[in-house]
Amino acid sequence: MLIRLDLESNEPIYIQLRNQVVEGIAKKQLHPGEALPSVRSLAADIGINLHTVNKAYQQLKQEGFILIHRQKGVVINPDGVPQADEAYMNQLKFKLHPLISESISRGLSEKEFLEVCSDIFSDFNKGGEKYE
Amino acid sequence: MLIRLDLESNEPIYIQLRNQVVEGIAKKQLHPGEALPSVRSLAADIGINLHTVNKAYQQLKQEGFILIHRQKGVVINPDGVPQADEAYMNQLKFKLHPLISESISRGLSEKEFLEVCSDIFSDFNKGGEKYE
Amino acid sequence: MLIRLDLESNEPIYIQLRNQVVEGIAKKQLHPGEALPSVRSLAADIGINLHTVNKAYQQLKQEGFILIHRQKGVVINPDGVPQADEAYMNQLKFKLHPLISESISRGLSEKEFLEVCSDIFSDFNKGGEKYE
Amino acid sequence: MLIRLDLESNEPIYIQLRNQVVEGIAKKQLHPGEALPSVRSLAADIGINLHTVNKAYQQLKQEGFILIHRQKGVVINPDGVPQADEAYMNQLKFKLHPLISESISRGLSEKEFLEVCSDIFSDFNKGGEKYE
DNA sequence: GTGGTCTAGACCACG
DNA sequence: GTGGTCTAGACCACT
Repeated sequence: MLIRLDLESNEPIYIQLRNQVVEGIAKKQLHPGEALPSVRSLAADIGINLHTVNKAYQQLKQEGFILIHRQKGVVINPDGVPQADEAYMNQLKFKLHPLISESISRGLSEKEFLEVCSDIFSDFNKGGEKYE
Repeated sequence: MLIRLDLESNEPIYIQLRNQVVEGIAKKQLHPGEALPSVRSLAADIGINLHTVNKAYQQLKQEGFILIHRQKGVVINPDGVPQADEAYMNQLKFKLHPLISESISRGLSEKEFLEVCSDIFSDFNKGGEKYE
Repeated sequence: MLIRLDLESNEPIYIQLRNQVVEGIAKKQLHPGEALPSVRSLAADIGINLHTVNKAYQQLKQEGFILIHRQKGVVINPDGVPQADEAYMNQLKFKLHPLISESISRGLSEKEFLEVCSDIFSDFNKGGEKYE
Repeated sequence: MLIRLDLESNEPIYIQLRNQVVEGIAKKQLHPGEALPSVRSLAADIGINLHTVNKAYQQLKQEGFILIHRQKGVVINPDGVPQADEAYMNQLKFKLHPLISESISRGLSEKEFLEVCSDIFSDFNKGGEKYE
């Protein structure tokens, strides 16, 4: 899977990396049980420090997306990703709130906003990046 | 207008403050031309550092939400808030992308996601918190 | 509060440190809302690296024992420590199991084992180290 | 005897294996003088590395639970397991201490804690798993 | 070769 | 001055 990072972004690298893995799962480029690169090799590949990769992996582990075997390395959780629960829904609303609030203040209608969301969903369903 | 801050959040206080002002505009609790408290008085009111309030105001000014006159004080932009342009739409998509990607990976359907958004829009339209 | 670490132990330093804080809470030497030393000062005090202290603090935060304010520093969770739930009880049993299994195989009776536990409880109730 | 290993646990496999043997002794599924599988066959049976089984056996030997004869193979110590001595009692207290300290901080009473222990003892006395 | 731990030192955002 | 992030390099346990 291709990993895209913006080293100049305010977004911490380990967060970007974490998001890329989640995105890979969402796009079905990464499947339950599938192995991920080792901390060291991924760090070397994308030219960042292994601790940064490790931090991303630790967070993904803590969130239930991946398992880390001490020796065998890292795999996507074979039992599938933890499904959205109430805690996640609250977190999601909390993150959406300021985005929607600013959109309204800038004159975007609900319809327009939902279309933007739908467009993004389409990107995932089409699996446009499946063959990278 | 009531300002709600969570001093224990990871979200920087100046960002929370900025978001609260934007939310006030979205809820029509703050109108174009309306005066905002001075940096000093607001800082005293909510018990935070002067610099923090200033940083929030500077960002709001830079984004075109407010005007800061050295003498006359701070007012909501009388010409109205800058409408969503292409740059904003891109930024919006950029912020929505990881939220949607995680939602998909957690098994949320597009329909469910859009409903969450609609629910949040409803909160704004009802103006439920207008009189706080 | 006095922190005792064995730098030669197999037990990782950050785990020992985490345990010492939990012990401080159990002994009521640390109270809800009370401030803990900053990462840097504690690291300097006990002569270890600040990242090691940080790792302990991060785990304590994740477990709900402490709050970490970006600027104000670290405090014991003012709302009190999260109470034992089912997950904790299972974890506790899981950790006790091998201890009890070995004790039985070494000929310790249940009564003797429970006495050992009671003795340790007494140490806490007497608050023997309250004035360190 | 059934060996249960969690290859995805943080607990090293050789420790888990060692604990399972001790548990077998505690449950009287393994008796003094009884033969254990050879390193090779056990490793093959449970599908783990030779070295790992060997490490577990070496530790059990060092602790006095088993004897390893180069030719005759591996047997549970015919003289019985070494009984709890002062060193063991200290080690036990040392391991119980953080468990009890966390339990107290989470609001568990001494009575509740001792009941958890008793429950685990019951599992052994009933020998519920003797025939697996 | 894998992840886990620890150290050392640097820069940044925040208040 | 606080924690957050990132880098670099080292040693260890496990398999």
